[in-house]
Amino acid sequence: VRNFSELGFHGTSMRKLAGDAGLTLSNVYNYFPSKTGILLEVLRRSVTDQIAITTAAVERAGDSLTDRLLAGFEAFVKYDIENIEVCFVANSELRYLDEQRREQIVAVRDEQQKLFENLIAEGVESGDFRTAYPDTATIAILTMFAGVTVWYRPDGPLGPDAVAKRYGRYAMTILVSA
Amino acid sequence: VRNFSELGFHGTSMRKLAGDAGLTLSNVYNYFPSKTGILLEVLRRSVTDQIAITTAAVERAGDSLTDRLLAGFEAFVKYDIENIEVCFVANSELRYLDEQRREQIVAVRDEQQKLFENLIAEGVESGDFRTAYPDTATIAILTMFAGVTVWYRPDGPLGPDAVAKRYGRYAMTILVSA
Amino acid sequence: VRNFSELGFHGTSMRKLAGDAGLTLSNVYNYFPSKTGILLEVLRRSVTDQIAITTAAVERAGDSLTDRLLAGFEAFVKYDIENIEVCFVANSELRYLDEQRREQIVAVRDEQQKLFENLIAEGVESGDFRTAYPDTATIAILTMFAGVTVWYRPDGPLGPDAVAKRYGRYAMTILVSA
Amino acid sequence: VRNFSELGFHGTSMRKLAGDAGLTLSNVYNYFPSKTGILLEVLRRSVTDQIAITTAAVERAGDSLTDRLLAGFEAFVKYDIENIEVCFVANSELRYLDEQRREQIVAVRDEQQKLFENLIAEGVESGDFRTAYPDTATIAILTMFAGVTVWYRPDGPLGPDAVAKRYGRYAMTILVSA
DNA sequence: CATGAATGAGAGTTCATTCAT
DNA sequence: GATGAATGAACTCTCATTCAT
Repeated sequence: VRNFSELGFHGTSMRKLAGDAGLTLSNVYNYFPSKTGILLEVLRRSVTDQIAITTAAVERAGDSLTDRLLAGFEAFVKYDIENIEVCFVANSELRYLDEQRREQIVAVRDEQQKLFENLIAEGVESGDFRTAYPDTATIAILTMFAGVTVWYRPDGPLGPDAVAKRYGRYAMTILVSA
Repeated sequence: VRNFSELGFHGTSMRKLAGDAGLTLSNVYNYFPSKTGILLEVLRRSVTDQIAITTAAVERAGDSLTDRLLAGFEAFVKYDIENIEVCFVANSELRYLDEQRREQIVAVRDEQQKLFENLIAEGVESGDFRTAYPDTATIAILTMFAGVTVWYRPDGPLGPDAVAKRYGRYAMTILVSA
Repeated sequence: VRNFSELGFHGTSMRKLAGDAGLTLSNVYNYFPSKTGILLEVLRRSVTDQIAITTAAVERAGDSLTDRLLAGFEAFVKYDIENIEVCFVANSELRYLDEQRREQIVAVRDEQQKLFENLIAEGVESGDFRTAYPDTATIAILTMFAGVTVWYRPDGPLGPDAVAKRYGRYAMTILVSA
Repeated sequence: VRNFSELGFHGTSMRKLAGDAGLTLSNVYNYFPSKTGILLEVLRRSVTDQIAITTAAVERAGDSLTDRLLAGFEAFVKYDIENIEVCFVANSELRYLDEQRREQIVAVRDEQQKLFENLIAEGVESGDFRTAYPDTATIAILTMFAGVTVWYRPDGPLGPDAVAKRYGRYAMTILVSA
């Protein structure tokens, strides 16, 4: 993960990756079928974990729509930060999977997005939210969230929770009044 | 640019790049010193163009702080969309420049960010904006903007102006009330 | 070695070198880190072998200073002839090693030269030798020896021992009376 | 010449060579037909100059055979030193000329060698020299002379004349008594 | 006499992957 | 589960040379 994150998928060599993991080059192939296979595995885990955690947070939250959505937002952002390397890779290297494998991941992502879209749609219908263009707002919010993996530094002044809270607020503000 | 955008810097070969440009491989080296040199040139142009356009938009706008900032936001997003490939590359491949060259680009980027930061700081002081954490808000907004290069498709329903307008509104909302 | 000797270091391609060795090009890199690395290995072996053999010859010789030095000279020249290709390369291609690696070799060479210098200095002091300028004589002798790798042909009329004997005599003559 | 001397023929690129000479790459081809052509020209000049100078020195010297040979030796060595770069190239890069061109140079060299061989033969016949193997002695002497281009440094303690004198003495000693 | 653009071949090196053991 | 040897394709880049102007 670290290699993919720092060097990119194509910039990472199996030799270096193996060496960093304390394995022989050839031995890696006893665990993964190919370089792409490693990337797939990395992405699959992160993406399924994130959706599980986000969904759980939503369900754990109270009945209020706002509370549920906010809980989802915060959990999502928090996951991005606490797994920053893997999430950065998930965002930036997904496109290097071949189509077949990519779609496996995209399907899960779409599900994740659907979770938020549904809650937002509900809120729009109920009048809780006043966004003029829910679709644009959703995607703007989600890419804003993803952006956290680009700038966040663990040794910075803010912890995962603080950032998650602020980001959740930004997202809600957009939904409520833009 | 297209090659870098679709295949990534490391996934792009000089041979393919040359072929797509209608040049011989070796002839490319009469115009660029290296593969990295090409990337540098691409990023330099896009980054200086964008800052020029954004600055011009701010200056062209009225006296009101809100108008100026909004004009800057919209110009920024519009540039991202109208030069989506180059801006996508600028966001995703910057890290593959060696440190020396990367800093050339980062310096310009920082300047760009400073432009917005200053206006926002002004607004916070004047009371126009009520963001609790201007720094976090700024970076959230800018990465949200950058995210447009990831999802926007030219053959989609929205034109550059429409998206820019919505995104500008999202950003202002955050600044005003979050 | 043959390639370096006939074509020179820069005139030798890894492809040809690999082919002549019955190896795949890429497989060569499983045994040597680089082209320069091969040259280094070649030079290192020859230079350490030669110093070992020369030193051994000196030690095996009788007590007389003249005998010891002569034995060293003859062993040195004989090694040059019996390993003519490798010694020719050692003389002519050493300069194509990068400074760091070159100094590894030069250090051994200097040691070799020191062996002779010390014996000569002893002889000068004892009055056995009457060279006016021992330093110049030493270097003249050593480069004369090295020159053998340029003209000697294995299919010529003289064997290694014959040449070594003559060369040893030339060297001693210089030391004794010039 | 400097390029060939420092980098070797194959290590020298026409681009660098042209640049160092203050010429455009393509313009070099208005003066020389090819890279090899440059080397040929360099070698031709040095080799004919040296033979001319050596021959002149021999003729200028007195009637005594010893004087004539010594004068030739000294002139030869002096030329090597005063044109050290070109002579070093002549010694080390000759073999990179194609056979046809190489023979042009070798022919002149042989002539040069013949000059010395004849004088030595004369001396052997007259009893002035007592070398047992004139041929070996000649070649040993000539390669000893050539060796000067390897170790001599212009900023060292000895001038061309001093070295030439010593080397002449070494050579005569060999001829007289070895 | 001088130039810049162009080219095909080839340089050294690294790649992901395979395979017998 | 682990290894070292091996491979063919591909990599970026440089080469000497040519050519029209």
